[in-house]
Amino acid sequence: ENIFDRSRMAPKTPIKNEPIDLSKQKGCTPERNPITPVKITDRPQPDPWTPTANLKILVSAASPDMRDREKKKELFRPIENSEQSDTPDSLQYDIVDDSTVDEFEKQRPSRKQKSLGLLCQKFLARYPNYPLSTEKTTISLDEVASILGVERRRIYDIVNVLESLRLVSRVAKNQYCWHGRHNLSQTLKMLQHAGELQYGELMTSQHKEQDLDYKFGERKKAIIPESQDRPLLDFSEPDCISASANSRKDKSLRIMSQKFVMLFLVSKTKTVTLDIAAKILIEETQDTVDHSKFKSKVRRLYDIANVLTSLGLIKKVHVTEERGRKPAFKWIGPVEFPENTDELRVHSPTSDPLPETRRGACARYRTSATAKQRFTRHSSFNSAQPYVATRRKVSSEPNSPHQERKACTVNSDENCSKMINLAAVCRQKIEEDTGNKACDTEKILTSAKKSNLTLPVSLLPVSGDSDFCVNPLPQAVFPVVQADVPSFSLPIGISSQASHPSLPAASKTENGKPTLVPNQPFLCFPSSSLFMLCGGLQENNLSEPLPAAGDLGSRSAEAQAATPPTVCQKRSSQKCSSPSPPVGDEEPAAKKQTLEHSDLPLSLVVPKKPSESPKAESSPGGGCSAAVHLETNRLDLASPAAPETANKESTKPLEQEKQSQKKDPDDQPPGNEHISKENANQHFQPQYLYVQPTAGLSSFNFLFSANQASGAMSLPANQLPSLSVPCVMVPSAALASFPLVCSPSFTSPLSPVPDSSFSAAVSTNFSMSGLASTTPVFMSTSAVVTPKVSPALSADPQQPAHPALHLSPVLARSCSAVKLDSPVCMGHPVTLLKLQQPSSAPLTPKNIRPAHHEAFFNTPGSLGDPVAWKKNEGNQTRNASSVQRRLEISSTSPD
DNA sequence: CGCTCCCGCCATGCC
DNA sequence: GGCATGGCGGGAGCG
Repeated sequence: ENIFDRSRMAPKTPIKNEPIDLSKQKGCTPERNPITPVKITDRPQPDPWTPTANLKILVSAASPDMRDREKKKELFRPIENSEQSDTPDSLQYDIVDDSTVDEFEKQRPSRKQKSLGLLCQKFLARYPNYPLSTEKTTISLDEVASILGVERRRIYDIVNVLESLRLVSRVAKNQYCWHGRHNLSQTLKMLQHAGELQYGELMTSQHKEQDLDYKFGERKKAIIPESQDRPLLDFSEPDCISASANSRKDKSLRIMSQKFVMLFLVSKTKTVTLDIAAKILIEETQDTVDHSKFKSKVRRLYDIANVLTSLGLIKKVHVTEERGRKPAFKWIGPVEFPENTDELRVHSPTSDPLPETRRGACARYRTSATAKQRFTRHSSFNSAQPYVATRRKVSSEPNSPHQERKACTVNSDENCSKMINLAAVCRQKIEEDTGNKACDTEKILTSAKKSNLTLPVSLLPVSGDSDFCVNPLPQAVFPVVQADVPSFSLPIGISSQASHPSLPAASKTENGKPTLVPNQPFLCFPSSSLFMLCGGLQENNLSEPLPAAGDLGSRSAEAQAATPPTVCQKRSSQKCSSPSPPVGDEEPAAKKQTLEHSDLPLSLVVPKKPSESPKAESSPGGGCSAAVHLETNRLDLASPAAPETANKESTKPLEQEKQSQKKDPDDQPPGNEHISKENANQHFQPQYLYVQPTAGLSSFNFLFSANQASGAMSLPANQLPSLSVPCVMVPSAALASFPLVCSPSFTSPLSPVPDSSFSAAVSTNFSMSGLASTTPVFMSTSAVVTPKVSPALSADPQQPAHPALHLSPVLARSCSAVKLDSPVCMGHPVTLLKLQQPSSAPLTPKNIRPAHHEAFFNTPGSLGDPVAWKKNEGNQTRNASSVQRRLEISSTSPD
């Protein structure tokens, strides 16, 4: 080629193309012959050249200066070349050149100098860590590659990793935008959450190190394979990038990078060995990890690790195990991420590097800001706090959010892990459901996304605050979430695979106003969506309580419909639905117990009956999931149109259905999740996600706030015990009149607690007084515990030994009452949550056993129309439509 | 000898 | 067909 070139070119002009050579030439001997050595560099030193040359070479090799020079040249060859090109200098190919070349080669040899890590450092050195927001630095791959003297391929390796952390984002072909580390903490936070969801269990469980391997291996099998690798977080070009970019198959390096980082963030020791990471990252057939695949993965991990090392996020270490010393990396980057960021972000969009303009992006996260918030929230959840909306503070809770959070982060491993587990479980359920059942949910979920849904859990932030989510996309809400989520969500089913997926989420949006309806026991808050965690009992929840209320509720809801959004959730929905029924509480409780005991699986939604479910519209097979029903119900409620039918049907005795469902539970449970539909969203602002507990798990149910986010929660089966659950939020106003809603945590004693028990179990500490004000109240319950749990509980920061939450007795009662029936009085949905705990380790499905569930809220008489409720309950008319919610919280603990 | 990981072939997907 | 990306694994450097 060279020759050819030469011929073309003026005979002695050096060729521009070959920078390297030229540079060398230049440096060394300016005047040599024109002949371009061109590839000399590459060539192995062909000839011995002259003795002199050799000498020179040796000398140069010996001399550091020379080397440096050479290096520099190498680095800047391109540039030089370009410059030189002009100069006709010459090529020298003389000995000298050659010699120089040789030198280079020799010196060069060091691979180290060419290492990706070093290259990355050079790359990073070119850009400020914290660029001014105003300045937009664009990176041209070609340019950088030439400047750094490497092939573009290498730049891709670096950029892909940086992109996974959002230090850069792709803007266009060959163009990347440098963001610096402004987003790093957020990204890490997100990854941490995601990691917790996905890997939390593993890590935590393993704490002890190597267990991972085992556990991991074990689990993996069980675990659902990760859903493909979608990027956990898809930061991909937010802006509009050509779809093409996205379309490409997922960039594994990017994904791997995120996962790898997640492992660190989730790991207690902050140290991850390569082999473990590789195993974990090998999704698919984990079992049969084939060696070659494993090796390949490790190679990739080295690439990533080199970049991360350059970023100062990790460092290489070695861990010694029985088997010997293993290479590992230790996280030396930030461990905690300030919340502020989120908020900041929220407010300042600009900061957000990745504005996701794209739909896709949007979907994924509503906005980064949102996401952030969500995360935050989640964290709070984890901590067991009520999800107090960050913004709204509810206050009174003993646990301040902050504290909680801290706890989460700090202590959190446990909590987080728990949460993670929950999430995982949920996810699994969902997936299962979706997969298996696909049905209802899908229907419900209009969006195609639903498929992805599974992951509701995913990071998505919940839009708790009305602010953010105020208007949830009607449809979008859920779907969106899902969409996003999916990505996140982890495939991993954590522990309990068996678990039932539960996740129904229904979200509705209300207008955001919290309306209180007169009687309602609970309110949904305003626009803001809430997340609720409920312990879903496997069985319980539904079972007892709520009977029919749903119908009523729904109806009422409808009636009210317009105004206040009413949301009811499934189980509770039943209750909820019947707003009026203040009464029944007691009975319900009893029922519950019975029911619970009965083993019913949790079905979230009652309504399943196929025939019955009117909702059918929305939900096809009633059977699918109760959750679905719920949603549907809601939807119905919410949406004027839909309506009632569903409700009515739903009304049917849920219990029975539930039971039936429950029985199946394991299987079906998963299906439960349902997402509220889009429709619902619109009208109903509030959206909730309800998650059914999986059987295996202690059952927890979650309600997520509607709009988008569904947080994902996972419970580790085993660990669950400690989780604390947030409770319901109530609008302040409502509260005033009401009794409160609380979610107490219960211990999950096996025996279900009747109301009384309930009270006993849970004492509510809330003082109502404060509530009166408009502000919404939050009650959180704390934990859920497995019976055994106690220790766990203790562990939890928030939860003290005692049952943490105590509501005033009165409240408690009310709660209990509510739970069953009361739900929504005014049409507002009420949510109840139950938490059950499985005593045993949740992980296994086995655990699923029907737990007891206890109490929840009964509606206090004070609540709305008790009567109605009772009736409903009594009738058992629960409508499917409304969602019933209960919270049962079992826990012993804490305050 | 085994850990690292550079290097670049080649597939993929868009234009 | 060309180009941008990036998966992938051979095999070499290094300790």
